[in-house]
Amino acid sequence: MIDYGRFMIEFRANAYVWTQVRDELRQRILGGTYRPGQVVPSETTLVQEFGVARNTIRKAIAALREEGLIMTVPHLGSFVSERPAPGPSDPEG
Amino acid sequence: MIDYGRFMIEFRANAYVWTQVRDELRQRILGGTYRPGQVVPSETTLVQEFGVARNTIRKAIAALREEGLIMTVPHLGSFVSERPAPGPSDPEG
DNA sequence: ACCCATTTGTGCGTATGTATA
DNA sequence: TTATACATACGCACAAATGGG
Repeated sequence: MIDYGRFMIEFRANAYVWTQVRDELRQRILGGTYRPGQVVPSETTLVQEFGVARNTIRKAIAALREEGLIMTVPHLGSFVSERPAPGPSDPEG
Repeated sequence: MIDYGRFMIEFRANAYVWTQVRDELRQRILGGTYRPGQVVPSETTLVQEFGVARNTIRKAIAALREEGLIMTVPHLGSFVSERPAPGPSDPEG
């Protein structure tokens, strides 16, 4: 899923790590892996799972928050919105 | 460079705050300031003493724990391991 | 049983430094 | 110069467990 190796970055110039994380998390939300009302795994957990920096995770989370897919409560976590709007077809910042 | 056997102390290697805290605490353990079985000062105490963030203290503690120098018991504290106790003078006990 | 302070565990928010493309 | 990414660092807040009254 994550290809942060220099090579893949070269081949897919627009496939930034944070967008890949964002897309994967979006898939999990829309696919039901993360259900409405439930908490999204913590930043630390996602850092360990994806093997990327915390800032990268935070950037992906922020994007999903702006999409309305999740809501972040400080010191508690990010929660899947009850009626998640379908994600945009990859605006790509 | 000083070789303590299984513990390699590296001076000048890094200037990071957390490594400096780690090195200082390691010195206190190996030097007998913190003796085996005794509890290491709490994170809050170390925060006040070193004047750094708690996360930084925790990072140093975690490093020493991975080295086997200390063992952490949740809600109680971190305790100096029995094994690595080459106290130079063994004062009063 | 209760309260309360202590302590570690956890988590988010923010800022900075470094490296790379 | 800018954007991406990682690591470090500080701050703050809350949870959970321990232990002493």
